[in-house]
Amino acid sequence: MLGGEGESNTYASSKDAADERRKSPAVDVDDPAASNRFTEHGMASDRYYIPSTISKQNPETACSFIPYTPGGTVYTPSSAARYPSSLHLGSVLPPAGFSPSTAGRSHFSPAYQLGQSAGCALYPPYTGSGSALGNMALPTGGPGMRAQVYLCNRPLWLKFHRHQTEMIITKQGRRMFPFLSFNIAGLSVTAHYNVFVEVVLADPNHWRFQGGKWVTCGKADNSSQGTDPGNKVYIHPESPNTGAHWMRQEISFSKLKLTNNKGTSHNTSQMIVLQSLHKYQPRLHIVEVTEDGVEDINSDLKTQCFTFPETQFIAVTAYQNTDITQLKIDHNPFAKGFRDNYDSMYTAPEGDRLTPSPTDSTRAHQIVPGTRYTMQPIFQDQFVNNLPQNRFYNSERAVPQTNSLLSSQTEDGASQRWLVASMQQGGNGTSASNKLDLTPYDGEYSSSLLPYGIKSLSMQTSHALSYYPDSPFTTMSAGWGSRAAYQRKVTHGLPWSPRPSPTTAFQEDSDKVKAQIEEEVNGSGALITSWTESQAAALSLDKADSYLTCKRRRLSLNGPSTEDSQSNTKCEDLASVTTNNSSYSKEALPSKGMAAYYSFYTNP
DNA sequence: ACGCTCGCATCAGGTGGGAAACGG
DNA sequence: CCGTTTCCCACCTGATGCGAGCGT
Repeated sequence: MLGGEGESNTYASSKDAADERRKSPAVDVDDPAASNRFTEHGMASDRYYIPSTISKQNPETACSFIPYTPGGTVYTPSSAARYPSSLHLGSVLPPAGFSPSTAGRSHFSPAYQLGQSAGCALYPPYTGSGSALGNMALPTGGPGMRAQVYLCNRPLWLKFHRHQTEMIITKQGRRMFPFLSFNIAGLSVTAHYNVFVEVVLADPNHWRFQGGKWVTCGKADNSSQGTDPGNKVYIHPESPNTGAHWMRQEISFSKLKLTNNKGTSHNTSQMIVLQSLHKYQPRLHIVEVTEDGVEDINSDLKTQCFTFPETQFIAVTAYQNTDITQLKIDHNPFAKGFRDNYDSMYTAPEGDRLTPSPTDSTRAHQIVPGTRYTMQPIFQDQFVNNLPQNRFYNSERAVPQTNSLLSSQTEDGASQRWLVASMQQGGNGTSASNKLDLTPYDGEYSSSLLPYGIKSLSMQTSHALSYYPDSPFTTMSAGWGSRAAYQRKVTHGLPWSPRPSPTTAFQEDSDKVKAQIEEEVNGSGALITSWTESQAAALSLDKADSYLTCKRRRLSLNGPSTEDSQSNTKCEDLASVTTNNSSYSKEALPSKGMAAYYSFYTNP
């Protein structure tokens, strides 16, 4: 069944006093009562998220709520009761069975699987003025907690999203690419939190790649609507941990694996079970817990959920869209073996490259990773990158119409929502930002006149570092896992002034964390810094520093060693992490991606 | 002598492609 | 029959272990 209402009765029962405290996912505990929270208050608005907390919130936070439009959120079956606006954010947690070992055993009800959107704050990717903070999702957190989440590798996600992201699922599990990587701010530095990702159905349809585009093909299987036992949650292995810890650096979910093997009994903590040819939406959950990892459900405001529509994807067992395949090959280091002319592109002197860019002269300042900005491959890959805008904007091949969102999603409105989101916020955003949002590639590849492109660069920088967190090159953005190990080797000095990336406004650097700590220690309580202020700061810095960002990259190339610049601070400046690893530097060659793309499109 | 750094080799694991197998 | 899934392959990345070299 589609669950919603059917399950609501179960959830409607009042909370059991004995269940006031329940384990967080990370520590696990079966607590059926927890599910009660999901449908305590009937229906919610269809088109707007109006969390109950909004009335208690600072108006500025409340303003972050914008009209909800279809497509960017998880699917809520018509028959399913939408979770009430009054539903506390904490209700997004699965009702039970939440330990890493059992989380997969999905105790989620169908209602939870499909109808949880209302309890989850969905923010369009282009909030505010559509600047660097555009990919920051503001939570509906209460007075004591107002987390801000930033999708670090959003530019990359946007690239995939433009073509309708596909994720391979295998029996043994396949990593996501791009993977989810977040920066978090606004948490209490001393409080403990569990951070986990949940993947839910994005719509009720079964999808098929036909005629070069994704089309719906019947309804999603019932089993995928919540009755299957598959795990839908991946708990960050560092959970639980302090807010300071989570805010210190990027939170990477690079080891999250997707599988279609419901019966898998091993590695359930790393696996999320999905169904092929269904569309899914990852969501980030932040749950305040005790030091033991126990969540205090007395507070409705201690759980927050964040959804980034651009991370939506269709699970497949084999890639359908060649554009997606090429993007994966071009950006995923593990797929380098499939890149065309790899050797010639990466090892040959620029002048000797077999596939020189026809627009090298101009591209040098249109594409940051261009010839003048030899940068680490990892940055390049993750970042705005090497992909020539020509691929999408040359006269021969515009945005692929056969399979892009533009063509495939207009039918259901999904793409419309995605594309017009910024326009809906016209009040906050500038026309420029709207334009950029509507044409991500323009922004990413256009000249320095376009702040978004530069911003993306900075953002990507941070992301790039987090791509393979275990790598020494990931430095401060090192994801979970080897983060601690690597920290031994890095210094904490920042080579430059605060970066123009969202992180600047994100209060994410250590200094600010320290300040926040002091603030809290002093008893001032919640972090006062206004997000809007931060946003404004970021905006002001964006353009001003856009050129500097490129300049820094250049300097990093031949300048003094920047290894010292490596820092634990998340979203470290990309340029500061110049690698001396030849295997990477070869990728920094400007037309690598371009060559690959030209090859791809001109030599079918 | 001890500790540290660096370079190299090895191995585990991740990647997409392609063919074969499967199933409706 | 056709679409989907599974398996194997070659290629690549990244972690790890080991030994050599160097400085204290």
